[in-house]
Amino acid sequence: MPSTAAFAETAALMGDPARASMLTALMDGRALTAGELALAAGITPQTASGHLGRLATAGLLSVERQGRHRYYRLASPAIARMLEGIMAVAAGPADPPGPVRVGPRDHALRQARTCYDHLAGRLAVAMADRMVERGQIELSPDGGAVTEAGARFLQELGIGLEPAARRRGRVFCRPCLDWSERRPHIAGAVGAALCSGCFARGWLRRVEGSRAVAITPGGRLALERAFGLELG
Amino acid sequence: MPSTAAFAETAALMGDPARASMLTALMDGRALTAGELALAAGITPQTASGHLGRLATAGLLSVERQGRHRYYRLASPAIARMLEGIMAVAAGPADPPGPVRVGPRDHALRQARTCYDHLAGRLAVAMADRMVERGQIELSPDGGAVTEAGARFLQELGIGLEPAARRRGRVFCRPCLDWSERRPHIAGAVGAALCSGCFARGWLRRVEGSRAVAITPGGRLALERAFGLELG
DNA sequence: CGAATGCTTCGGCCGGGACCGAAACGCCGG
DNA sequence: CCGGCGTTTCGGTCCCGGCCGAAGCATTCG
Repeated sequence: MPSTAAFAETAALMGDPARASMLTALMDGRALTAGELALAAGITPQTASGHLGRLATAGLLSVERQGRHRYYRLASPAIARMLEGIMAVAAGPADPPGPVRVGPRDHALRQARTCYDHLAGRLAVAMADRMVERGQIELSPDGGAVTEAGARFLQELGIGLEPAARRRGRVFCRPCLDWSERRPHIAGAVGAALCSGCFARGWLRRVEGSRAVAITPGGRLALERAFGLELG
Repeated sequence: MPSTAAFAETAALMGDPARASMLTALMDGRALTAGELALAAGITPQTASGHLGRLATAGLLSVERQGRHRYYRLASPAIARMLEGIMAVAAGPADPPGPVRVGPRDHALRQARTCYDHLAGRLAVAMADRMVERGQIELSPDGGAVTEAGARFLQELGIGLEPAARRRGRVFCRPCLDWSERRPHIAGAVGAALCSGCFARGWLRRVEGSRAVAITPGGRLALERAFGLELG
């Protein structure tokens, strides 16, 4: 067995509120400095340093020195998937017992954000829905795949899927449960390609100091046109 | 957000060694009594009772009273997927720094066992490999699916996939990283159907007091024939 | 009906670890 | 070369939570 000890150690590492805050703050896939993470967790820098050191030696985070800053990021997609899995459970099966109090910042987050290497929020769920409706992708709780029509669609958009994914058989994608919408959006290689494509075309840009992403004016037109959406 | 507090609480719940032992003991999908779980965790019944109560109220476990016993099981497939995710990380990317000491019991576990609702171990990985070779399923890190040939194969075996899975488009399956083989085996609805099918036909049976499953003499012949395996 | 079994509740002990203040270390700017 | 800033290390305090012994309920059996 992976010695239940290792399991417990990993889980305990995520079980501290301060460390949990840092990890979820990193779930958008960016690299943040130790100071930013301390702020996000609401603790002093020296305490944060200790936590970050432990997370890094455990292999959950990777460090990158740049000048006098130290940038931390999730060490691998496997880490992100693990965090996703916990969030799906922690959100609870019947979370919405009424419209939760949401501030304006929360509103932006629910509209569109990144989830490690792909998109999430209302926008991402709507994109997934439309692609399913149009027969461009198929989604099920167990997995999903791009259809021929979907492959053409992505090619027209200029969103290339790396040949490694296309080599053997069909291009699979992974459903990822959106915590704000409680419905699946597109993750995996396809989700990552869609996300980076939207940024590369200037359709989306990151909001300073937040995990949210904003839809640019041009991006709004392009997304509405490409995906047949009506973005409020 | 699912308030990082909920995230931390869930993770902390799994982060205690005793609770981690109980959860991994339940990963084979069976329901165990409080006493059995106490034994598995190496703690006294009264301590275990406290832990189990907390896990149940948190929604990770479900309880079922039966006479003077109390049977605990994982509350949902989502819980199992979450645990899988942590195990994949906790096992580490470079776990095999040499052939680990394995006892005879460990050997049986590595040969064949259940992983919540599907099969794992050398047997399950070999089955997945052969089905991929034969073009019966396609697998990638992001997902997988049953091909037409695979659907025929399963039908010939008499392993029916519930119509719900077949209704819309293709039947997807989910790859699950095997902790002993470090390679994927088949999970999801397809994996669950394969597993229950093997038990129903008497090809496999559970080993008393262990998560391992044994291949029956008849099952060995049937599996070798159906999947083209050579079971040592 | 009383004894044995499985499980839970209560009370008290004790250790691990999270936290911060103070101070040292590297890096950049003037 | 020296002062500011981001980060880490050290030391000490304090509290949360896991653990068990003893006792209390429920259920089954003799």
